[in-house]
Amino acid sequence: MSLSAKLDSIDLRILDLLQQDATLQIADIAAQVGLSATPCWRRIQRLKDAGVITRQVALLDPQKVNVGVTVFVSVRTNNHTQAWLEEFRAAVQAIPEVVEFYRMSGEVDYLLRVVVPDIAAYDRVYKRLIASTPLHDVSSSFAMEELKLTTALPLSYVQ
Amino acid sequence: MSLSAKLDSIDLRILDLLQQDATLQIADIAAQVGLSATPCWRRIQRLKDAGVITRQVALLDPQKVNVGVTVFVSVRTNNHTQAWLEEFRAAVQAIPEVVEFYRMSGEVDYLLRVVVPDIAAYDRVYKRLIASTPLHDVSSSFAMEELKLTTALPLSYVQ
DNA sequence: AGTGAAACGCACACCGC
DNA sequence: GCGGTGTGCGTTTCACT
Repeated sequence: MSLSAKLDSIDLRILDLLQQDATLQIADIAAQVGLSATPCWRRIQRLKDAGVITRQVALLDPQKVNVGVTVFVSVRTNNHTQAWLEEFRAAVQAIPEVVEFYRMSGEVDYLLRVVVPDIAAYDRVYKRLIASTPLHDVSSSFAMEELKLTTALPLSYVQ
Repeated sequence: MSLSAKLDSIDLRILDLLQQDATLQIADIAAQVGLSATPCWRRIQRLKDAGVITRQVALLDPQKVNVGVTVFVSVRTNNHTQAWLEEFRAAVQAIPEVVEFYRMSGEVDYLLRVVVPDIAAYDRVYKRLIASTPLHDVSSSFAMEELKLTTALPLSYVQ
């Protein structure tokens, strides 16, 4: 967890590969970036220790686990107190159907991405939401089609 | 890639673990779900073959790769033709800063999540967006705080 | 910082239940 | 279907450049 050292272009290529597929063998990665296994392994360790690579996870097919419907929920409040936020935050974070949750600038105060099997299930999440804390306005938009969804961050801005 | 067989509660516990940490050793997972290594390994293989587990990726710290700013972009079009959609889709999918991209119901036609280092960088993405295809209306909302962001899907709806 | 080889440990196959 | 034992292979270490 040392302070982030600078990343060179080989580090970026390694990160790019691991963002796409973390099951790649070190020897394969090494070959693709023009290194042998040992220095490649050391670089990956360094990236983990520095906290650049935070975790390694399995991604599931939403359809196969029956959460093929994505809903974006815009929330406005008229209670802008610390206590209210803490209560709302805790309640929302505990809802597993909420996979993203942001405090926003502008018109909307909070934006949530919720995944559910169908509209009926969304309605139950909605009721759980409005039961948690007093909300001034809640507006739901359904995603009709998922055109892009990636965990890979762009690497062009790395210092 | 066989047709998805039913998943029992042990499969769900395995998926739950792998969604959190795909570096877990099979022996550890097996112990946690009350199995020995071999049947646990076979279940994981089955889940991969069935397409329930789609991939295994490394997640990076957005701050560490200098994309700490998240922007949601709402797009409206007045050109609802197939040709326009194809052009827009291809243009947006090619922008690496766009990490999510949905066609929506309701007021907004498309919703994008964009990650960038700062507002100036967002402006360049914005200009690239409006240069790609004619858009009727584009509205940007900045995330002030990321309260929850997970790749782990809820497993309570699995048939 | 990189290379090559050696040692270790785990994923994976085979077999029996 | 589950469990145990083994073996090959990939990861990780070490000695050296």
